[in-house]
Amino acid sequence: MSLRFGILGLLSEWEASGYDIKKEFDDLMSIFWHSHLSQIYPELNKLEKEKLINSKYIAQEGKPDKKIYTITEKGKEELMNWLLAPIEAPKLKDAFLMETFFMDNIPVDEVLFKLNMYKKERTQRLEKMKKIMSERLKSIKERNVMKARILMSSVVLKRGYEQELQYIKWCEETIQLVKSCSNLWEKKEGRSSTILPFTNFEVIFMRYFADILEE
Amino acid sequence: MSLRFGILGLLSEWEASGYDIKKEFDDLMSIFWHSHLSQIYPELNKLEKEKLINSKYIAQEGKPDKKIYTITEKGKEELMNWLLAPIEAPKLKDAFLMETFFMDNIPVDEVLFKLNMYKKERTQRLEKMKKIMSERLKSIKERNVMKARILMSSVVLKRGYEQELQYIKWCEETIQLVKSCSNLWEKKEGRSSTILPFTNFEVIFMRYFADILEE
DNA sequence: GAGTTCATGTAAACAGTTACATGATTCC
DNA sequence: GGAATCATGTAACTGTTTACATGAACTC
Repeated sequence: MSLRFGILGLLSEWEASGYDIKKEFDDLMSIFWHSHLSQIYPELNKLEKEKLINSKYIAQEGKPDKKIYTITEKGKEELMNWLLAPIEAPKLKDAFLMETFFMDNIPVDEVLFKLNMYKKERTQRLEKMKKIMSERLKSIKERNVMKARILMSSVVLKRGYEQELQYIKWCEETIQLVKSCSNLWEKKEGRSSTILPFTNFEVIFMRYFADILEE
Repeated sequence: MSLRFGILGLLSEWEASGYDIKKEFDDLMSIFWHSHLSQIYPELNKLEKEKLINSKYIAQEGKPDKKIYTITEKGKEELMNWLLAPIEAPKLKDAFLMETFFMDNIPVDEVLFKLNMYKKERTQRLEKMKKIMSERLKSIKERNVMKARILMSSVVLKRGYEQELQYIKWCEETIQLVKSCSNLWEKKEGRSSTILPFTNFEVIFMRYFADILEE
């Protein structure tokens, strides 16, 4: 149900076309959501039928016509009700963590390769966010204004930034741990996995989990 | 597509019923995935039709019969191919961050209330993970064994733990920032939001973003 | 007697992705 | 000439959630 509120939220600040909305989703909002044009356009039509938004056609030079949407009072109410409703339990989905969970099934070299690739992927996301953040800060300073909307979008950006930074750090630490435990992947005839006394790993393992264990 | 691999991954280690699988999803795997029984049962039937898993009925005393599934060689191959395939771009969805992004639309008291509620929610998740982690560590020590599977599930658990910890810290820091900027929510007749010179916020804002800005 | 756990499912609705369709303009 | 950007959509498929259905046993 969040897509409709993502659209209503955007239109509560600016008027925009479906194409503009998609760009916002791909840019700043990519920290917490993503969507396809083929989902956005039907949703906009649905919202208009429900009288939560209005549309008008704008002719452009050298570009196709645009269908610009604006939020209605009913739409603003709908958005407010959503924002004032009790919080929902977070529903996490992270396909890479699921993969990682089962990586005892592939050779340790492949595990290390995958962790490295994922670290790169997350580093790219971090770089993108750095760029967005510095651009925004520059614009805030230049225009010398502060609004609640700017504040809230900035705190979300910070959360996204932190998340990438910490995921990268986790990749690095996990790569080190897997490297130092790589003999667990050795296959001895018939046995699908090596079982070794824990004592061999105690120091390394306990160091990796030090922050969880202290208390 | 990840549900099928979550199931295959679990069955690569133990045999289990749909009900058992659901419990695993709600327990350790809740860090990265969640699913309903009404999705798991049809998926199991699909996997059996594709000969990736086999089933047998087990009679139990005082409890209903169980349909126990085991993975086939073809199933193991399918799992391996997934694990060896190139990584996919992470597709993040975080409804709470989306809400936060648009919270300039509700009174600042409500913003603080929501951030506090969410902090509580995440704290509960953290406590649950602490419990799981300490139980697992106890069991590892007692049985005195280490396997690649135990290692990989532990690193995923650590990631989940870190994520909760950092989300809670973000909630706390954001609550403080919003409190010190609460006058941005003041409504003056007609105006939907207050616009103030940035200079008033420079110190607070820059302190909050210090870690991003240093470089 | 009511609620929870165990156990397996179906049906309908909703959400999300991929493929297809069209067509102009701008950039290399 | 080909690729990318601008612009709006439909159709088919896949994935996910909610509601419905059944029934035994155990706990408070």
